[in-house]
Amino acid sequence: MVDQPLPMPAAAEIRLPELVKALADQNRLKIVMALADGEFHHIIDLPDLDVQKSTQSHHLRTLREAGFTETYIEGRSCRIRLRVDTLDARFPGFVEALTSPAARADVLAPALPA
Amino acid sequence: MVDQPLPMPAAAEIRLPELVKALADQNRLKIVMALADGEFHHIIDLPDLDVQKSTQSHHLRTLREAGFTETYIEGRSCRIRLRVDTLDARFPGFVEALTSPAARADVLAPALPA
DNA sequence: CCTTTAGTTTGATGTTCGTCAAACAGTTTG
DNA sequence: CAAACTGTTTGACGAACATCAAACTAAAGG
Repeated sequence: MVDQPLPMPAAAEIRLPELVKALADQNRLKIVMALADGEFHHIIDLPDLDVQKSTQSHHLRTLREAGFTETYIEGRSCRIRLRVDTLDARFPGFVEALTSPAARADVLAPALPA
Repeated sequence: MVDQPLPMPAAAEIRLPELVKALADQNRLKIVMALADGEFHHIIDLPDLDVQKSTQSHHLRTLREAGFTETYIEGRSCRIRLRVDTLDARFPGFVEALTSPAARADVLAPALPA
């Protein structure tokens, strides 16, 4: 049987102030970029944030409660994805702009250079 | 003679993390919505934020230093506008999505209802 | 069972940040 | 010059928040 998603706001309950507050952290911004493709990801595969797992858990909860992500428990692991369609319907163009090449490059840039 | 703009980052120096951090405040989000048309506004005409003038000055500085706004001193007043073209060139679609009708409605909504 | 594994929750800590009040700076007007 | 006006800066305070460590929950494996 398929699991229930963890608690998250319905489409109509998603608020822009909460979304931008959730983005106001480098690590959460990196997570969003990593989820930009809209596909499910195992959280173990997310980029290394160099924080304790309790902190990462906190960030993932913040993103979920803001409405960015959808999380399913699968055994003792999790699947997570960006709610691309929901977010685009609620705030057209927002996620697209946020995960555009220019945006991704800017957020991930400091980590890449040699 | 025309005044110099107050210090602000050049287009290439504008960073997405700084932009979203600047948005992570209800009052600054309201200011951005009020400037959505891209035209110059006198700061005296901005929506009432119910904060002291020193606080408003702080918010305007935060927006300017993040790269959102351009400010010119004019006598003992100021003209300010969103750097729409610069921002759109740097992060295509971001400002448009941020100031879309859905976004404006969501940010301004709690203030409007009877 | 016991252990390991994956993630969450709780409590504590230090920092960031929004806010105000007061002092300050520059402009306009009397 | 003096007074009024518009906005900035500084310093202090409290709330919000990112972080960690430790305890906890639940699922797999031996």
